[in-house]
Amino acid sequence: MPKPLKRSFFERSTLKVAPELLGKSIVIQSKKRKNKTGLIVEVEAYTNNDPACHAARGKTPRNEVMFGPAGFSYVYFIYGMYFCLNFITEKKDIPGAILIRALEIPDEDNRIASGPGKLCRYLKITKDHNKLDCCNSSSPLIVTESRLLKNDFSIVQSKRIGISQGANFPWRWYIKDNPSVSKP
DNA sequence: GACCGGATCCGT
DNA sequence: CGGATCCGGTCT
Repeated sequence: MPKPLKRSFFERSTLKVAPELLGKSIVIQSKKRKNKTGLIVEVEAYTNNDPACHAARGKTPRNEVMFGPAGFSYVYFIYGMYFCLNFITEKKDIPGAILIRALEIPDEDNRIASGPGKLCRYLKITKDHNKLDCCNSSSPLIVTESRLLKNDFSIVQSKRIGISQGANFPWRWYIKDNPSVSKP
């Protein structure tokens, strides 16, 4: 059984945690089916006092989990057909989240999870995966260390994609030259 | 109760 | 570059 990253990993500054998620593994655990894994190759940070953050205007039913403890999932529905997956950072009551933008999937086409909507489609992540405690080893959704990618990659930092407010913050990180990044 | 735009993706 | 497709947030 894979060992999830500890809450203390997530319970830090969003801007520190985000690039450190690169190279980690997302694992979808199921008793009935074989586990599915994907390597995180692209992320974006959304922080407190960030106009692009869903929590920018305070707590609502949708973003409530962002005000809770770190290490939980935040999954939301967008454009009438896609879901996006985030992990919550920072201490309780301080909103912060990291959008997972692309995964490299072992033994699959490079582009099968090369975007936030595509990776949820591939992993069948829906609103049912919202508010899961990903630090609990029995959670259907966890993040683990990975042996597949070690430290032999370089990280590129750039502006975030697809937003208008806060568009100038350079809070997107991805693995250089990785073929599964959303916009290569 | 209505309106509107969105942390996207795909085909043209 | 436009269309798909629908929910949450905001205003009335």
